[in-house]
Amino acid sequence: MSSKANATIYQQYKQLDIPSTEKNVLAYWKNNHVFEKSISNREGKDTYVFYEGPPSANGMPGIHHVISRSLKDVFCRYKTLKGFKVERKAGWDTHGLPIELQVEKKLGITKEDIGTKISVEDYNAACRADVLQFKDIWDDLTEKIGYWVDLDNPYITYENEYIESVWNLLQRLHQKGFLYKGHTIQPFSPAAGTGLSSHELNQPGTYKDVKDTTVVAQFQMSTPASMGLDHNWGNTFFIAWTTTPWTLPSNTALGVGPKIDYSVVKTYNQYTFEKITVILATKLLSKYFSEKNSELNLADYAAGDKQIPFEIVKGLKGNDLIGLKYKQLMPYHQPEDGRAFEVIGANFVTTEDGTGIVHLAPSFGSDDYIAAKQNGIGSLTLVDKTGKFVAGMEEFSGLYVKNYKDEDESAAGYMTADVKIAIKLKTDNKAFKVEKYEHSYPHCWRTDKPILYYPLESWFIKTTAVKDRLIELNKTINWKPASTGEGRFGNWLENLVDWNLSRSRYWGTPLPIWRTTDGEEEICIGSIEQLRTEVEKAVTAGFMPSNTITPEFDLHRPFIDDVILVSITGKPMQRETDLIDVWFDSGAMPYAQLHYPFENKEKVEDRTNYPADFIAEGVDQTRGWFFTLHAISVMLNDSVAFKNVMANGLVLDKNGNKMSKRLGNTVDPFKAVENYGADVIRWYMLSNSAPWDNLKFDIEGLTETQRKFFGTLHNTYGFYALYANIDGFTNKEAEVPLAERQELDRWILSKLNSLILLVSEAMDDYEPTKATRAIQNFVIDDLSNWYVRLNRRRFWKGELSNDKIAAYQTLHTCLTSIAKLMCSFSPFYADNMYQDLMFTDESVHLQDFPVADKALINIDLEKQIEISQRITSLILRIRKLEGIKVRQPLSKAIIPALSDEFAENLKKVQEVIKSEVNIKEIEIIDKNSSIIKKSCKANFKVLGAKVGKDMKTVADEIAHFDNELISKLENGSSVTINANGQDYALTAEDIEIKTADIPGWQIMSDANYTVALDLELTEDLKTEGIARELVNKIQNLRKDKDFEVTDKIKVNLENHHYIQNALNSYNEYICGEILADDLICVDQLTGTDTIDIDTHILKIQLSK
RNA sequence: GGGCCUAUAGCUCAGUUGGUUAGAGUGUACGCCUGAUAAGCGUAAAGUCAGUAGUUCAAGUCUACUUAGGCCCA
Repeated sequence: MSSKANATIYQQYKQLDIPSTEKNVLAYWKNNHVFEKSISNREGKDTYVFYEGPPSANGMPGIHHVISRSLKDVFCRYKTLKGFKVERKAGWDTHGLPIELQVEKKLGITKEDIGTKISVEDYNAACRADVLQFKDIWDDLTEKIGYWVDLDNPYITYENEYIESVWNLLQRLHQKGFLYKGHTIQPFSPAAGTGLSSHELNQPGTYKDVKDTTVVAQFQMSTPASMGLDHNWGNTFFIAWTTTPWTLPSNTALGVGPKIDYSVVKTYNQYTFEKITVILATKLLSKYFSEKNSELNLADYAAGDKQIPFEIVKGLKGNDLIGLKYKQLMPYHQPEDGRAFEVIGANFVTTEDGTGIVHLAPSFGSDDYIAAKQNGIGSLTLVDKTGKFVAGMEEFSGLYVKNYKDEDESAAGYMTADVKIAIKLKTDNKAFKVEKYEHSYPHCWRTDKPILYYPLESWFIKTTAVKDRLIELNKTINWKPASTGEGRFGNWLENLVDWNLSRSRYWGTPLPIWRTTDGEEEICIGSIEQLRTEVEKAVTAGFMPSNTITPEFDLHRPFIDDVILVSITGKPMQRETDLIDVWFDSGAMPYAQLHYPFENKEKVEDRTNYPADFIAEGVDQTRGWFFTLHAISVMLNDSVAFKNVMANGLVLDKNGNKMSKRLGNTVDPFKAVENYGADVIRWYMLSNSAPWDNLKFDIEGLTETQRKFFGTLHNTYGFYALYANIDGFTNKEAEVPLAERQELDRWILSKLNSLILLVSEAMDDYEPTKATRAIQNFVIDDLSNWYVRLNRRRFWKGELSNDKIAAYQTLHTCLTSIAKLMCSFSPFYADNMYQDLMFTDESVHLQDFPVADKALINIDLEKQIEISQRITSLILRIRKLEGIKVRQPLSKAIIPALSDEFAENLKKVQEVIKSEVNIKEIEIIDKNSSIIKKSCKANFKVLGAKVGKDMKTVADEIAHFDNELISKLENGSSVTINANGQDYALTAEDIEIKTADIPGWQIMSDANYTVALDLELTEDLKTEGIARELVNKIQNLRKDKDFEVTDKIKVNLENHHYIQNALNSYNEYICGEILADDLICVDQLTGTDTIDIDTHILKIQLSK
């Protein structure tokens, strides 16, 4: 971008080329360090704290990154203009499973191979090398889309300093007692003796269809009488279905759906023939009791009958069952970690299959475990890690729950554990139904044996300890949209479980906990210095040969695993081998990006860089980054981590489908920027739909934005530049006082200031879409299509008069203000236009946001202009209907004024209307004139409260009111009407006057206004029309001949009777318009040019 | 299975505390304008407000259920 500081004329552009403008502006920003200045020039001002959610640079950025990054940028720029100091540090998320998987794929290895085919050291080195491979491409895109963020000093989660801060946080959590080792239910392969990740579980072929023995078991209610459920028909049982009968001895609770309907049924057990009363979901009755048996009499049943009678005796809600106790089904062991044998409410219970009552074995099901935890229910783990029942279970002890020992299943007498349990339950009158059932069940991908869900050791953060505080503080966060905070996030907090921190992986932040083998002693390390000191002790104790902890020591595995520490009692301590959840890495960024507390202590503790004022990420981060930020902050500082958060939606293709490489419907962000420009993309994305709604990305939409918004703006600027240059106007003149400016000047300035208010409010409310749409409407409708269009003449007619200066100044003010208003959204074009307009090299991004001058806002004036626009539109409609072109003057329009206020307003804008639609006179008819025939309708809003039910009758009546009645109301009297025997006294406020007909005239009406047009064409009018036609055609000819706008011309015209009168009467007017010195009529003309005046062909000659 | 979001013209979207002709832009058709001109303006046609039921004098708007799409969680 060449220097504009010394320009004396406005830069004029041949055409709009946003991509090349952007390249220039980008270079200008770089060379002049504009981003850095935008921060340094706010030194000492209040900070507006922004956090960058770290993306992972192990893949290419997509178009969806453009929207999320633009969104962040918009608010940071806006707040900068508003006077805040806004620092933005880039960040990179570098740990985690996706990176490991990518590396494994690249190296052609699996997790199995780590430690054998490839060392942990080499493996991690490969991860480190891979994880930032696309960083340069990301940086490039970030710059090209105008996202201002400090890319030179990013925080990177794998760096030692970052990890050290993370460790410090963990240590503080540990000190507060929030870190503990517990269990979580995970897929486990007894055959392989190892846990499986969900990724391993998703390998093809792991799920197989198997036929298992399933049992509907009977759990005997302890005290049916207490609930009035004692029906004197055997014992009362809850019945629950399971596809894993081997978990039944470990049952500790039953789950019901609180809202589900249940029935109590008297019947007989089909195996023991005993009387029983059972409870199950009403919806599933038909599954167990056939319709035809409902005819049978309970008393007629004989032991062994195939058809079993039943009788429904009662219905109740799941809620009524919650809290009831039952007798343990298979009482071998007792749980010690909570209550047991109780009915609890569980939202995962359905009536799709089973009985609507779910058997819960917390050790063998994740749902079960969580539900049990939330309800204080204990657990039984009666299967060991090799897959067999534990001791103390009578005949079942030592039995493998699945065939893990390759026993011959076809051998005589072979029975699975499930079958043996089913038989036992049948015998004991505890099985309601036993059957084979085919279902899909996961198997270990290595051993092909069924997996079990099993409690495995894991480190947890006790988030539930601060659950209430998390919920409370969440309510102080401004969520956009609010529903994400209340609904998605709020519900998640309501159902909070402890945060499982452990990951059994290689590439990630190691858990800094060392333990003695017996688990009696442990230490959580919180800094590299502390680690060094502890290692020193270990060296002394003889557990470590030397102190390896130097500043260069890599804190990752495998090196950290080699570190052995010494306990207080002198025992060796090994590191817990787990890594931590990568979400902890990113949730730690408010502190770790500053290397807190080792550096920048004050930034966090003085709250100058914490908590964030604003963060924004995809809605998929709700339970990810948004949660981890919130949780860590609340647990350690009892504070929110962010005050405002925007959860943006997805970018879909134009048909609303998800973008994916597979479907080939992705949009290349680089190509889009190259072809359309980041400004256009940013504007399109933000103005098209609210950020939290999904965006249907359509290239057509970019074209539209480019043409409509930027094209119009560019044209408006071009118009200004063209005439300002001709007149030598450079905005140095003294400002023309408002009072001396024309009505339209004051109007557009009023609109502009209203716009400034609106944009500020919308942005302060985090509503960028409202802001962009308002700016767009102003530029297109108000500024270009009304102000400039109606004022064109002022710019090109005559010398640089005071009025002309006023017009230039007004337009200049509008354009520079627009540059400031829009520069947060489309930073390139706005900056370029601003500098062009101001003859400056100082960026618009270093300016202050415009402050609305409320004194300039004139609502009455805005209303008046709106009237003129509406009336103009009506008159154009009549012209169109009657086929009279606008160039043909007409004598008169008649406009009834139904109120004095309207008459006043109309008078003020009649000149505008007259020139716009080419009529000579506007006649305003007073509301009391007898010429007008009025009609009215009910004012429903007002009448609703008054007449209620009789609205219909009253409204009909009002619709038939005549002039007399309406006038009566208008003059303050009341009119009484009767509806359905009820009298109502109506006043003026109860009706709305709808139309005003003028009998005998051609009229046109919209909702509020009526216009009649005098269509009579007098000779004078016709002549003037011809004169204007001549002007128009000659002007076109000038253009065709490429004459300059300022060229004076000579005109020779062949005599023609059709134009004779016009030439005589309007010679001066015509010459003035076409800048002709002479207009000479001759009898014969040999020239070649002709013009067509109302189908009359005339020969004409033009020369300079 | 649960939570949340979305559904209004061919397309992209507005639509206030419920109030009576449901609006813009775009596209289409027709026309106008012409010293902003590879622009600009106007008019018209185009709607089962996803569906069903309910509340109400009155529902695009409130309630319930359903359908479709999406996100997160299981």
